[in-house]
Amino acid sequence: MKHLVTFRMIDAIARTGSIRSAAEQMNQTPSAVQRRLQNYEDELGFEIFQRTSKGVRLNAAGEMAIQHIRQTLADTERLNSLIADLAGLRRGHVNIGCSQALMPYFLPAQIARYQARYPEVTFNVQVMEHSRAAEALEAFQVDIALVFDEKTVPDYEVHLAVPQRLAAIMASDHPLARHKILRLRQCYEYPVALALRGFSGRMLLERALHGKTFKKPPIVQSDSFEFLMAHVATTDAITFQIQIGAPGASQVAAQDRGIISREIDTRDVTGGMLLLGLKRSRALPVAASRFVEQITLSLSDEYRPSVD
Amino acid sequence: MKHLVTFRMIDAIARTGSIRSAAEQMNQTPSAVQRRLQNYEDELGFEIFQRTSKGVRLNAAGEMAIQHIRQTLADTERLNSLIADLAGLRRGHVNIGCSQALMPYFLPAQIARYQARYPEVTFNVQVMEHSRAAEALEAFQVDIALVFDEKTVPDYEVHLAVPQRLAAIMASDHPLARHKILRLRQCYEYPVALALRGFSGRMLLERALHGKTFKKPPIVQSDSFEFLMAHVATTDAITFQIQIGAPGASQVAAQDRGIISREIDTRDVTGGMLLLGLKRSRALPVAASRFVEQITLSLSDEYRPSVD
DNA sequence: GGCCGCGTTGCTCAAAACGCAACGCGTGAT
DNA sequence: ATCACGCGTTGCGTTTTGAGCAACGCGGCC
Repeated sequence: MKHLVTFRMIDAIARTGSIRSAAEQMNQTPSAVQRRLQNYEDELGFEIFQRTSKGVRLNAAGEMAIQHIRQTLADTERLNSLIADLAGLRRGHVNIGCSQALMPYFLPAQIARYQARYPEVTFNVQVMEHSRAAEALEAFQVDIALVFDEKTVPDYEVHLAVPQRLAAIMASDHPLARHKILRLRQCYEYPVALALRGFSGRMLLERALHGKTFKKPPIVQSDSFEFLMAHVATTDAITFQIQIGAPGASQVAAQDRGIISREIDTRDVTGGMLLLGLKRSRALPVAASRFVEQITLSLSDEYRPSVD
Repeated sequence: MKHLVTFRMIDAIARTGSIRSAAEQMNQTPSAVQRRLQNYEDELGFEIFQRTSKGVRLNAAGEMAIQHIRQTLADTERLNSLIADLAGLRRGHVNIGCSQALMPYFLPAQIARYQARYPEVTFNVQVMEHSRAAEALEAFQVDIALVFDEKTVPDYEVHLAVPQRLAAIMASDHPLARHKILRLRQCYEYPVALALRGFSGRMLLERALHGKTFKKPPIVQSDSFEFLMAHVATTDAITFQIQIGAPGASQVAAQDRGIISREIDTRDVTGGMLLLGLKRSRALPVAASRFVEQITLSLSDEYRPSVD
């Protein structure tokens, strides 16, 4: 469709905040982009962007327009997916915004399983925290959000919420490894390595530690779980992670070089909720819709029984 | 928007069932229309229409595509109305599909009232019965449906349902005119003039007459209420009409040349429901939305108290 | 079998979109 | 204070896209 390139350009302008950068992104000259924008504004009868010295910014009318534009783009994609599906071939693309905890095990496993059936479907997975995911849903940047709940009411549709326990992660030969379930106090007899504030596991932990006397500062902090895992593998330190992101969580229990995970007693940590969020009253493309079905089933089967 | 003319063309093709007639309707040559259609089909990767010897017909993919196309057209109109509203001036257009009973008094009064405030808003009012109205809602041909319920479940969103009594209409000097409320049996002591089957008042009446011994065939039948009114004005015959369509129903009680209406006792006629229907999960343009608000208020204030 | 109306296609020309280069104008660093 | 940089914008020549016209092929229908 011809007008869709105009829409894509305007979307790019809104995202990047300037005409020139949008032009670059679309492999076009600034003048072409500027012309299309101007034409659209003329047809609409209103300026969509406020021109500033360092770029452009959406004005009030623009906020409404960009909503319509993104809606139209998403609807178009959905139509394509519907028709492709009708023709028997399942192709398409799924954009996912999710918490970091799903990256090492859960999502790779789910996507691998899905692509085994439908190799033509491509994925884009981006880690983002709660509020960013809500924005991304609203702006049609992602189709699906997989995040952990905070104590704010989400302004998207919660399609599924599964409880999640906290797990301690330590070296395989760690003294505590012989227990199946650990108390928090036991873990704190060893050095603790923590993710930065803002990570869901850390948040859950801090909620649990509130008022506890054995609370102590972490021996290392990092925004890289990669690093934390490597650290606990070679020391007697312990780190924490949401159940679904801990080694051995998914059926893919591979590549765990020297670390294991043990669940924390629910008396210590009241579990958080893993939320599957969708944009309200948005019709998803076929591929995304089916992927939601798959992980809904997986989460129900696999994790709900483990709640005690 | 440029691509919208393609969409409007395809919509016209789907409605008229042929490329040539769509071209005529859009004041273009068949080849131009055919080209646009072909381009769209190429971009989509699928043929939308099945070519027959006497025109074209939507195929399976086409049904999905036309849905998206009409949705997009409606959304575009809505964006325009939103932006116009933001700029302070309320303009726009409202398409209404409704029962005949609303034509003489209710709708003219409501529209006049609305246009007194917003003269820039134009209206298109079309009489249609229940199932046709449902189709029109679905195909974005009308924004609002105002119809009387039948015993089928409507597949649109019922935004409002107000009970409606039946009224007898007769000459001002008719012997029965001195009563305030009439029994059905009283009316049937005089000749009755009826609308054709399919009109809501007639349906309501037939439901009430079921099994009644005094039932008798109408002395005249017509599809024109204009004619029926004139007939009862000059004879002692009686005709029936839904309350809201009877003279004196709305605040505009004018131009009633020699006829009056009297309500039928609710023991005889269980009232029908006047339904205000909208397309499910469709966002209306501003003008239509505000008009819905107005008549919702009017119907609630004016008619709901009259239920006994 | 001829006729009519349908969708479709080559061709020509007008209109729209594009790329290039240049301009005016703020901001921020020098 | 000045200069340079990056921004949106515009004039112009070129290229691509779209429209109209006429004609063709094809299927029903009298």
